[in-house]
Amino acid sequence: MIRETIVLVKKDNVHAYVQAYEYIRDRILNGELERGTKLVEERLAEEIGISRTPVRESIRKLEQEGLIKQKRVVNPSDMDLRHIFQVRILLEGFAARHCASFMTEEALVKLKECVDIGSTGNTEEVMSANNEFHDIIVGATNNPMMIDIIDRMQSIIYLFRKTVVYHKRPFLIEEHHDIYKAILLHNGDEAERLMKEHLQNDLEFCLNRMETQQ
Amino acid sequence: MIRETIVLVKKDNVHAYVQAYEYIRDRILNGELERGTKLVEERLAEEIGISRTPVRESIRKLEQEGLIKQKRVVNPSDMDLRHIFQVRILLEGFAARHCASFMTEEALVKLKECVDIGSTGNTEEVMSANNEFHDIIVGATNNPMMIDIIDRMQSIIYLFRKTVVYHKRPFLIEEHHDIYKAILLHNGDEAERLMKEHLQNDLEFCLNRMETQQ
DNA sequence: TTTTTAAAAAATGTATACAAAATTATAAAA
DNA sequence: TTTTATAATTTTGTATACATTTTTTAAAAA
Repeated sequence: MIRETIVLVKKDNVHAYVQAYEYIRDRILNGELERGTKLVEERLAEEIGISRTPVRESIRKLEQEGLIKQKRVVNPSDMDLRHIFQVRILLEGFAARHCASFMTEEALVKLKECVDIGSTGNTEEVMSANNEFHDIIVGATNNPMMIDIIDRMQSIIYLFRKTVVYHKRPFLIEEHHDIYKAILLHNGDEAERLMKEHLQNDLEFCLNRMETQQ
Repeated sequence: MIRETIVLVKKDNVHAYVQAYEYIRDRILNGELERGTKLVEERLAEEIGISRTPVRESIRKLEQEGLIKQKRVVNPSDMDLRHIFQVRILLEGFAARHCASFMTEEALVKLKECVDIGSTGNTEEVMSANNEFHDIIVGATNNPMMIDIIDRMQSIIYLFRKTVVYHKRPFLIEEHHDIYKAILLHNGDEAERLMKEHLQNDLEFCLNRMETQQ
């Protein structure tokens, strides 16, 4: 009861630029703002009900993060995706190896849960569990720099996933399961190898679907 | 003559937020703004001779890039440096391996030049050549994402280098030479291994010097 | 003395205004 | 018709004003 009130008050007090940031980010990620769309400060300001100043600020932030480029929603090419994955494979490969040696018990349990939801959950749940699988592994490095870099890349990758019926990608759950198992058995070499292979498959699936669709 | 005029005109027309960005960045990197210093928008605006609006924008950009944190010049800890290097070692290790297979002839020549300046140049030249050595290798990946990430990290690392008499680090030139040689001989494994070792040494040198100084 | 409290000052977040630049629409020429 | 030139419109970059929040300072209480 009290908590609810606090939350509501807080929500009102949230800085306009945070509102703007979240509003624009959401609309980009859920596809309402299509790739290539020009973002006009004044129109967005009106839509959100604030002035241009905080809208500007949030656009600049999203520009830094890579979701906006030259006032337009990014429209990454095949090549961009390849480049992103080249980095991702290096970092997440390392993360998986790291997990095989240093992962906590709780994290391992959560990881297992994510794998299981892969076969028991509905589309929504599976999607979310799959993302969490990677987040847990990356998070276990306890390296904020690494976490931040991957987070940023993931939101760009998400733009591709949308257009792609990603949850239907074959073998995805099996691959997650194998990675989990290698980590469980403290087999770092194998965990890294499997993660890299897994992400390579992801990339290829995305690229293929793009060709088919566009 | 004509060119000079154009440059001057251009310089005048440069957006205020670019001026602000460069001004603040320079002052952070050359140490005039010490680590931990609070950045006050109005004071900077006055100093540069513009209004707060573009100053704000540039501060936000630098915040995204990691040189400013919560309105203060970053003051990275030992741990931060370790985390940065953990990522750097992965990416530059890969870059070195990549170079062993795919580097152009010109790039190789330039790389050799950098190594040579290491023994013939003055302090200034050596410092700059050492930085270029890494830039060339990373640049050869042709992966803008990777280049961007490393660039960003390097400016934070630079904050440490300043306080440290970096050009005197033992074996640095020799290590660069060995990496160059491995690349020249198309020995990817060795290039990667040596690069990782080299960066690890860099990290440890920085950490040691920090302890001594502070 | 150290700790609290109240007042003053400084700094930030946001709105608004306006000139310069970029874009779009319209009319004239090829 | 297409192309070019001009005018109208939109959009951006910057300055400025002001209310709210944060920080600092000074005074009072413990």
